[in-house]
Amino acid sequence: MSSAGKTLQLLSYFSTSKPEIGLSELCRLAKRDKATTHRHLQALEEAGFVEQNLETRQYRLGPAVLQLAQTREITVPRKASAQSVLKILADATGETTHASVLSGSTVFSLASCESTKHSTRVIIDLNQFPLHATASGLCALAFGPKNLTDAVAGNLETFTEHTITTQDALTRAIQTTRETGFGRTIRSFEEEVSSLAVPVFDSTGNFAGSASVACVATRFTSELEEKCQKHLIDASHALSKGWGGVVPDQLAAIWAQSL
Amino acid sequence: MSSAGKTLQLLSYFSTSKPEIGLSELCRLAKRDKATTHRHLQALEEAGFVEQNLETRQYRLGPAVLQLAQTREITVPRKASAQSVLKILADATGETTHASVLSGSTVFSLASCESTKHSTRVIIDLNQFPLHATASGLCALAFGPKNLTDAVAGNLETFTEHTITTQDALTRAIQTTRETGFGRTIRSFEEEVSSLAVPVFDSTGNFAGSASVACVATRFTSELEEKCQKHLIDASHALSKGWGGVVPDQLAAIWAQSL
DNA sequence: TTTTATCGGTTCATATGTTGAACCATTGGT
DNA sequence: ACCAATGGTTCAACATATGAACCGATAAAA
Repeated sequence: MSSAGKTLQLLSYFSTSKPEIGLSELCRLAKRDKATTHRHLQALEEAGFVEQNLETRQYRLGPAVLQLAQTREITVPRKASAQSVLKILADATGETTHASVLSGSTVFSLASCESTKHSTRVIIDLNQFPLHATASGLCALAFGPKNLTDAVAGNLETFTEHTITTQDALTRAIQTTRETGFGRTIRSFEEEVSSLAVPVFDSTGNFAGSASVACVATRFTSELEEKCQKHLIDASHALSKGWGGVVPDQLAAIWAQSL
Repeated sequence: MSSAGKTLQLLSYFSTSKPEIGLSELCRLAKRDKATTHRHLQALEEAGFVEQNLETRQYRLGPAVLQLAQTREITVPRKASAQSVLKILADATGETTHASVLSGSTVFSLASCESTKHSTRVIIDLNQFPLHATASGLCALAFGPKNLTDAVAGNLETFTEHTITTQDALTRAIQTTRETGFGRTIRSFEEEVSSLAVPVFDSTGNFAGSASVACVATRFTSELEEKCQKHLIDASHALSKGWGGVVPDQLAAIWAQSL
């Protein structure tokens, strides 16, 4: 990986649950040298991507990211239109909902919305979604560009005992996703979470991302699953419309049959 | 500059007015080699900071910046970033400084900082700022959303004998604020206080709040006013940056002229 | 008080990763 | 058919990133 790539990677360690990170800790997280990491952080700081809490000397994300996000959202407005759809989906299902976008061969988190119906909820605090272990990832593999399968090949990290770990099982899961129109994972990424996802399409007519419902696994009955499916179909249509695309007729027909 | 720094710099060429840039054009903008720039772009793409429009082959900002912005927004509240700026402003002017944010049609107090220079100080103990009677309020009216004027109409409470009480006088004050770039109130909210305020802008490019200096009225000479103006301009830039925005060029030009 | 173990940050010889002129392949206009 | 753009790639030369060892400070433990 290039020096620039390593530098950028440091940013991915910042999250809502870990907003400030010290030099030593970041070295451990990134498994890198202290001197190197420090230089990388300085480059990031100079560009405004991180800033230092002068009291604790810890680093946190800087203001530059806000400007870039603004430009991105104006250029490719997806988050804003996703938000309202996720809200509706969360209200209808009573579970946490989520939208992700595919960029290159990575599925990035875009936005999520928690339902207030239950006191136990799924909290999504994740930047990138493993293709083989999440419902959104399966949608990407099933409906996205073909070269995505290369990106997962021989890289099937095990998260739980239900995670897909063989190329063969993955191929079958992708096939099922294509046949049903739903990405479906049962406790495959986190032990307590079962998810259902649908693909979203943009103005090029291609797969652009996914909408998903992440259910507390013990609540995921067949009744709930059916309810999620019904509303996910609506969400896919709504999001695709918001992103300038439409759901392919073929897929719409598959969904229509399943209900 | 480090390789990582150069890579990060590329991101700064993307803007609302230039959301998509091709390789050659970016080379010209950054005055860099084509091979190098291409490698840098690949590093950025891998990390999701840019993505390629597959039709035009041009590059645009990627989804990763949205997540970082979200994390930053959640974890770095505006108050924290305002505090240090207010401290600097208070030290430079020797008077009490204050930051406020606009939410809906109300100007809320965000944070304040007292200077230790004088033993008589202005103590700001206020949750909401009357739009027509405070310097921060005038900034909101002058630079904020247009519907704010409705919120004050027919609601011009009198605080002192200098308070603006007629719609006509208010319109003139707002006009003056727009023309000078400074909200200015002399003993209009409290008998002993004169204030000067500047607008602050956020990542949406809109008015987000104000920074102000509240001076003990008897100390508010033209020399002090000039000093306050000078440092308020810096504060506006600093706060806007911390909140992910920038001061509009037009306003910056007005300030530049007045000095 | 000394010892130990953190922390953030810096130095410098080593060698690794970066650089850019020259190259190719496509596209679109004349 | 030609020219001038575009995006993208190659490889020798060399600039720049690297990391073990270091420093000073702080804080808890002996």
